[in-house]
Amino acid sequence: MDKHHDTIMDNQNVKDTVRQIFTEYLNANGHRKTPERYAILDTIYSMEGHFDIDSLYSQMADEEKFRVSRATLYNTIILLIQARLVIKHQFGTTSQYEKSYNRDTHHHLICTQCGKVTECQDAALQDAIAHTKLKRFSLTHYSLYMYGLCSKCERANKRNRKSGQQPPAKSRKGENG
Amino acid sequence: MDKHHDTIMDNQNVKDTVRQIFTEYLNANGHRKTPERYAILDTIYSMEGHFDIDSLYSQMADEEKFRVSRATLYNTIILLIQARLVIKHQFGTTSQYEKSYNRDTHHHLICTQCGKVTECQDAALQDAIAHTKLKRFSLTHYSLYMYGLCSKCERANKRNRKSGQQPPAKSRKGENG
DNA sequence: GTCAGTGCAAACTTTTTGCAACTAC
DNA sequence: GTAGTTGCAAAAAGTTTGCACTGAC
Repeated sequence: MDKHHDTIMDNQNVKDTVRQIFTEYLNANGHRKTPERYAILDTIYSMEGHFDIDSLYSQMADEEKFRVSRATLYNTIILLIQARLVIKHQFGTTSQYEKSYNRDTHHHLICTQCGKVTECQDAALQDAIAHTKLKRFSLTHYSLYMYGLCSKCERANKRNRKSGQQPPAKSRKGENG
Repeated sequence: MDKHHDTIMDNQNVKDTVRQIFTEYLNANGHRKTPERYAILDTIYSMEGHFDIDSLYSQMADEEKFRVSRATLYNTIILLIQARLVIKHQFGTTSQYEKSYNRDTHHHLICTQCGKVTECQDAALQDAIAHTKLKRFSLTHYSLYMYGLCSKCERANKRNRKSGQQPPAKSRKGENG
């Protein structure tokens, strides 16, 4: 295993491994190993950051990979979540997903004004969360969403306040604020 | 201000205060002070825990309070969020809300099997999050969702594993995981 | 009196479901 | 061969929008 940047395994290695994990999961649960399922897994592990069903759909429709229906995407994503290969988020109205195998734990900074989502790492924080003692609950994973203003929006607001204008309109997505 | 249980102000005091905060917010932003808006605020601050638009709608339709349309609920909730009197969550597909004024900070334990949401307090954890240094971001609030199995589901699973059965079907809502 | 706010219903978006055709096993 | 999967299209669920009416200012 060679190490470059913050990636522990290289990309192909990860893809092979998750394929194997998925196969084991499918076997263990009596599901069929269809080409659609592997194509979806592969596409997801080729994508960076967050994605929603629609972008996954177009990604698969556009590329050399074969096309699958939205229904199949929804079905397969559920399996992948259960196999712990994908994490689901709900930043706004649309469900967002991201690959979870071999990824560093990270938190999400969500700008309540423009909706931009940034990832953030903090070892101390991760430790604090992982070591929190929970009564009557066995933790498998968690999501920390931190809301506020990104530097860009904050600067824009300061400018506008000086000139007495209203802040810009809010974006539709990710406005949990 | 008298203090009992974990409530700092008594209920009527809180309601009066948030009413005042809302009034100031409406004035400051050139919005009208309609009876609907105050009725919604009042109902929300009479409810415990989380609620969605639908339960708020029936709550207002059923009770002595006057009825408001769903459209108005959606509109008003946005104002209340901006006034920092309500927090929005997205556990599952439906948006969940909760009053935020004078409430202790708390985290959410979400059972990935039955969808049950429990609140949880942990001062050390709150501190760790609040004191995390964020680059280029000014934090206003955060949500920590912890996924796993509630003790009930975990016990049920153990029983079923012994007898070789499948775990029960998952609930529709709150299945991020 | 005016225009922001309301109620209603229609539109829209995202996700789920029913069913016929297909295919992994 | 058969039951799990897929694709499609229709339905459902949640939220937003257009418009005529109302009422806060």
